[in-house]
Amino acid sequence: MPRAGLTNTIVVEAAERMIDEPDATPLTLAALAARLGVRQPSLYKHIDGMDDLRRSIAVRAKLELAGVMARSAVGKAGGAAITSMSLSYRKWAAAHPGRYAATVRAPASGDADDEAASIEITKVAFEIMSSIGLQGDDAIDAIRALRAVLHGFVTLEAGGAFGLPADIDRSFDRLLAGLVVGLADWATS
Amino acid sequence: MPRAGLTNTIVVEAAERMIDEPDATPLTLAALAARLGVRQPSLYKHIDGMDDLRRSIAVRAKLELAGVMARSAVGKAGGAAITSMSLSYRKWAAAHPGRYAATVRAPASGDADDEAASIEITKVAFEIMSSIGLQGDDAIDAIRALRAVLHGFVTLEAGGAFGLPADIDRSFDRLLAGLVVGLADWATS
DNA sequence: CCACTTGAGCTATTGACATTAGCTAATTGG
DNA sequence: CCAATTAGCTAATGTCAATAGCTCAAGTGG
Repeated sequence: MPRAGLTNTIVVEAAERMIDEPDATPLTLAALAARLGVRQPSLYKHIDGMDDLRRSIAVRAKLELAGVMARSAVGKAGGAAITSMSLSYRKWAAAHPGRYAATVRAPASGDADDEAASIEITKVAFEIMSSIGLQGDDAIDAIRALRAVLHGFVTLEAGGAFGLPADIDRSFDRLLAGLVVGLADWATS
Repeated sequence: MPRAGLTNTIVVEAAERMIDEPDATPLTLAALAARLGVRQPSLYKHIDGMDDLRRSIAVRAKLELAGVMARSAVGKAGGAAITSMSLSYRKWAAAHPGRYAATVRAPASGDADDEAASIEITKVAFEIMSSIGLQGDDAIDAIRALRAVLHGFVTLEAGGAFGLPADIDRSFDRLLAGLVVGLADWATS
């Protein structure tokens, strides 16, 4: 029995790669084990079952998305920050469909790490909103609007719901432009 | 063996009720059969397996959502139509989470009924957009924007992603108001 | 360098679920 | 009232997650 040399990180990252593949089938431990050259029950030495695996993927994905958002807004403020962040958000989601879907999963109540990762995303959004002068409940409304727009667009795009023959990039750019104007307007009222 | 008297419609409707329950567990034929007082394999006399059941639910849900949207816009035009339709959309989605999720599933290519049901929703949206003077590619962009906003908001709300303590209704109303203004502005440029 | 401990990976098993095959009896139509 | 249909059944197969218990590979202390 030569050892495969797995670790928690190796297993989780392999799962991430699987769910991000273009024509990914639903994630199964059987398929994951096969890919790692190991029998299915052996995975339990490194993860605590399917739920734990999904949770790990979600926490990591949330932190990564928050990082992508934050980096895209470095040195920018106001509408430019929102635009740049939105473009990065959509790009990352398109490149990592499986992980993106995981970012939407609400944390189990009491799961501190998952909750912290979720808040990380909100924090980045808050900072961007404050750079256009929105605070308090106004900022919350704006963040919800921004998330709804981005999540909705990205999800529908990934699901193939935009069947009509028209340029999707253009639709996104126009939506984004409208959103930026709307939020800016919002800040001055 | 007294007969249970099932039909395709009875089975599908029971499944719809199950997935719309507040704390619905994932749909299984086992649970569905139990609820109908029948053994699991008996369901195959009325449906063609799990995929067929899901497809039926999706087609019916799309048609119902299209109807809800259309009825809410009767006798209205422009911003009022968009607002009314959006409120109904959100309300229906909240009341029927399982069916709503089914409306997003893209049709299998070549499935005429499912494709027709999907287009039904788009058609209603097109008519509303034309009532504010948007046509062609502009209308497509506007429809995508509207769907993204509504779908994103509704999905995040259902998923419990709006954890912050602020009134969700208010956030939706403001987002909607901004959207209406944005689209109207769009129509005149 | 060797005994010892640890634990990675294995086989075997159970239980949930979808699906298919084939039987039986309730229903229906002539 | 008989014959054809078919709703619902039991039995069996295959996939997958999960648990129990074994074994040997790999490090560690002496």
